[in-house]
Amino acid sequence: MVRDADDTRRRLLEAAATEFAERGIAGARVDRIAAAAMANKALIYSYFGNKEDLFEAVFHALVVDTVEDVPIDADDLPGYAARLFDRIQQQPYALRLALWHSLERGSATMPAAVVAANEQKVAAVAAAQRAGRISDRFPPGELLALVTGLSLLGSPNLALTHTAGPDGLAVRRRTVVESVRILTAKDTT
Amino acid sequence: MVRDADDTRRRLLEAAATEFAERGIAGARVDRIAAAAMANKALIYSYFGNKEDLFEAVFHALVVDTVEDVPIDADDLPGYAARLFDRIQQQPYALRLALWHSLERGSATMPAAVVAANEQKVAAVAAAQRAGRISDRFPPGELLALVTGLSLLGSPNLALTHTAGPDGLAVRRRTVVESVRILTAKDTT
DNA sequence: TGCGGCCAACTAACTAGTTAGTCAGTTAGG
DNA sequence: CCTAACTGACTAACTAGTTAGTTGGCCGCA
Repeated sequence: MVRDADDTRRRLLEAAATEFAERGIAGARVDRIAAAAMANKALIYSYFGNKEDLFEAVFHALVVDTVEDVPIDADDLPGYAARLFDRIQQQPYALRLALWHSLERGSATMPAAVVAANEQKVAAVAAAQRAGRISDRFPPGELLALVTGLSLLGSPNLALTHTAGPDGLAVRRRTVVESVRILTAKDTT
Repeated sequence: MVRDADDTRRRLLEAAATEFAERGIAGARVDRIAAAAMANKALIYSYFGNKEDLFEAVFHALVVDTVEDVPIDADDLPGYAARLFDRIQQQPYALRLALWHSLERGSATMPAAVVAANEQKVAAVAAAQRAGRISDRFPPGELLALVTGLSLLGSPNLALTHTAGPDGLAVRRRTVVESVRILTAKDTT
């Protein structure tokens, strides 16, 4: 058996991501994570501190990466919404972790990186509005919240009216992108 | 000590609603529910079966009531969105329970009453579209999903960009209602 | 009015299994 | 041979669910 602390850490994080995404903090089992990572449970405590710290590490790795990896293009918000929509489909764990986080930890403790990424996006939207390239009907933070919120509508993890039928997802995607287009388009009523 | 089984059931349901809304199924503690209801734990099992059944009872009582108590007015979807928005602010437990439900139980098992209420709302939207009173730019189910989804944007329980400042909530409410107005208005581009 | 007994409502204490976290010791590799 | 990586076995606390037994109120009856 080769010994590689970095690889063990990585396996633990990966196993923890699956476990936490599926069951949340309270529902996750440390023993299950260790078993899935083919590592000893004590290593979790040695590398990450405790269960909650492990969750934070996983949350940071997945959610912060997602937020930072989908850059905004304030001149093409429908395209941004589409990319976010697709990312959520491809990596559903990030949204689930974010939901668990907000339910189990309260909404007060967002990582600084997420806050910073958001502020940068608000600034980008504000700049595009000032330049007259997109609608200034809404304040920039509100417009961003609309786009972000609409992009979540494809996720099966929100208790909303869920998409139906074989091409329900494609329909939903079109709905979201078109909505963003309408809401961000200049003029009209 | 007066004995009133109906009242005991009611107290247990109320305590369970608080506990489940705050901590979810896995995080909820049966002993805590019994203590908060000032009842014996065994009564929970006698009246509701087990912890999961108790959650279902609570979920049904709160979520189904919410869905049924906010009737749709397909001719005034901005008003409907406003009422839903306000309801979620006033009774945040219903949304939290719905989120816990979708995370912990999977999205497959929605109560028949919720599905029925939703179908009725889709039908109402479709009728208003056929009558030409609202935009038919989106399929009726999609339009309803948009309105519902946007109405959730005031909740602090969604990991989204949260409202900021003292009057952030009022701003958000205006954003949501105005968005729905734009998306449901006839013609334009 | 008073009484006895019946039963639903309720309770304290328990069980069996689980769980996060610890620790003394072992092992591989440089 | 030294140290970081790792392990198995442990514990103390917790947890859902059960059970045998108790109690209060109500109803028929005198």
